[in-house]
Amino acid sequence: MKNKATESDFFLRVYDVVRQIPDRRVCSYGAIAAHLGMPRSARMVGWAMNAAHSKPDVPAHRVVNRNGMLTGKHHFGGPRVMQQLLENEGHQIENDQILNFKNSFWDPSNPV
DNA sequence: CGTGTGACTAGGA
DNA sequence: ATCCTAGCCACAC
Repeated sequence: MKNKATESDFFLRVYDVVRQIPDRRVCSYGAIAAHLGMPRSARMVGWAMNAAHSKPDVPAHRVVNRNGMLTGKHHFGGPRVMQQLLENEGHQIENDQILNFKNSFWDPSNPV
């Protein structure tokens, strides 16, 4: 019998990875995509995040582009929500960009 | 079933 | 250093 997944497995995997992001840490789309075996499908990660919008367990606000810029802040129901959430976790943001992003970056394939 | 688009990334000028 | 182009996969129409 075939189970009809309400959502693609790819999306579910993305959610799973994002949920593994520890507190006070952030991740990039490319890192997640690479962890899923699709380093070139970073776009799809963002697209999955769009669906993750419905998943309170998925801290999409911890996922930013490789520049540490809050590219998807506009999709949180408010351009201020994402920044607010990140600052609430101890991140410093300026000009829509995470300060010391490199230091707060967390690699799913290399969770030191 | 074909086309278009997207919360990206890497490489070239 | 900045700016532009191409590639990529999945989903919606």
